Amino acid sequence: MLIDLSESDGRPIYGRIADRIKFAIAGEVLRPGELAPSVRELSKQLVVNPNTVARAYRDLQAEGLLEPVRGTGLQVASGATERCRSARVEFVRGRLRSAIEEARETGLPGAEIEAILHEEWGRGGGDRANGKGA
Amino acid sequence: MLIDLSESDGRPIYGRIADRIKFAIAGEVLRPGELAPSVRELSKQLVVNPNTVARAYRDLQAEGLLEPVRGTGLQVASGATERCRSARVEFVRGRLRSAIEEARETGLPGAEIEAILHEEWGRGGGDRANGKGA
Amino acid sequence: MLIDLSESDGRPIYGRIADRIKFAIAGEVLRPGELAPSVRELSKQLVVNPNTVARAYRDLQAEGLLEPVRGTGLQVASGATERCRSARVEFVRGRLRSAIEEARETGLPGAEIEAILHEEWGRGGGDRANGKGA
Amino acid sequence: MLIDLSESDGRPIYGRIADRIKFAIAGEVLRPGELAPSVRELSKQLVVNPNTVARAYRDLQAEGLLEPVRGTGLQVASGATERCRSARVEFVRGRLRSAIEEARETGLPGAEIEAILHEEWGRGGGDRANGKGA
DNA sequence: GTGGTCTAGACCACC
DNA sequence: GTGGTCTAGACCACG
Repeated sequence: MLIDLSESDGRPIYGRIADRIKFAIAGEVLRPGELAPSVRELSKQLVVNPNTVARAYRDLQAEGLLEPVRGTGLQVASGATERCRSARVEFVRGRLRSAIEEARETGLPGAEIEAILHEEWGRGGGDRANGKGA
Repeated sequence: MLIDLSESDGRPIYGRIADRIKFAIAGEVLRPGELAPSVRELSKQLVVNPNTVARAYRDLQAEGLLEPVRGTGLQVASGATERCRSARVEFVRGRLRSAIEEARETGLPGAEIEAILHEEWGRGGGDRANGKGA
Repeated sequence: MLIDLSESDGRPIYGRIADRIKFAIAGEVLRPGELAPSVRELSKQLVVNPNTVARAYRDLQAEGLLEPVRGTGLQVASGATERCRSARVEFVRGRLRSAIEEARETGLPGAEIEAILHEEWGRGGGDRANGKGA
Repeated sequence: MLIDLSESDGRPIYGRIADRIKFAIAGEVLRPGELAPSVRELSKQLVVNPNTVARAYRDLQAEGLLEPVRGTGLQVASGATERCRSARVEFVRGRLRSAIEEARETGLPGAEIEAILHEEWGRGGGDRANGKGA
């Protein structure tokens, strides 16, 4: 479970942590029944206050993706994999859609937007294999 | 000068207003020498606190895109058109880039991301003529 | 908006605060569109840390019962009244059901449980008018 | 001595185990002089950490309901039956009372609470004979 | 003025 | 060891 929190944009830290956990579940880095990294451990790894991690975990519990095992830790709920996968594509779709939408509201001609889109998608190798993730 | 502020995502209102003004300048809806809508008028139209509009205008002045005309209002500065145009493509590029970047960090396979990208670009007519805007 | 937090049983404070707000909405003490008491004000009234109130409010937002009005406060969402009312009867039903269930699992004869039930319901006037609440 | 720990609500496991033992004593499933199930056996049966059972037994000893017999196990103390019986009705009364109290604080009209009370008491046969238990 | 985020640290219950 | 609750206080963004 390696998590990198760089590329902060302004989203709260706890939200980004929660997202990372979701994506880890979607990618089966974390499987149902396994324990999520402990609050203390993860907070140390990320150099973040334990409360911040705890809040992320709390949100994940509220969504039913993690469930507490008393005195032991937080366990990935059964069925979480599928839910995280669909959440993941919705997340991606949402981001791309609103970016495109914003671009259009800008008034910039469609052809130019499309050109930028291709450039940016190309950056870093558009079709670089993204291993097994789904 | 019609502005629609819907689709709030969490960006501050004053920032979105400022953007709209910039895009209007880039699209020559507002030309150098013309007056920007008054704070009162715009705040009424947008159903927003006048302070909020004032702050947007303050930022635009700080960027040198609007300049005060004593006792009259704020006028679009000369040279604003070009600067807003380049700002516009940078804005668009930035949004698209970070959306794509985020999509990749998700772990979703590149092929799937690309598919979504095409779908979303297609929505609403990908190449719909975006009139004169550049 | 008077709230009394006495009768602590072990339930977390923030949860009890959230419940009180819900019941206030159910009883139309707080109506859709109105602002909930501010975090600072309520925390002062309850002699509780502001964060504790904030957490209660956060949970209520997650349930869609309160919604933020930027820079202004938290407003009761439309439709909250009905949702809180049904939540209220479910809350009451749940409590009573599990208390009864527990009583039975105790092995105590039904007749005795029923006797206690009558006694306890009678305490404080079983049918005391509970004003308008529904 | 069959114990079912389902219906966890948040009460600690060790507490629920202790309660079950008490009720078994009250119902004379376990009589003074008899041995309580061994920690190992019970922990295996309940799929619970042995420490958890041990703690329940520790509490029961502290209350004088179980007493150690060297090299043999824990036996039900004399006089435990009566004490468990009164503890049982107090337990039941306490639960019902606080559930009713909470229901009232909800603001739900008394008539509605009473209706729910009758429904829930009816569920499963309000007066089903609860065999010998008292 | 409003809420939101984050930090720091104490204390508790549970296993 | 685990998570959960609560406190205290700083700082920020928004209107």
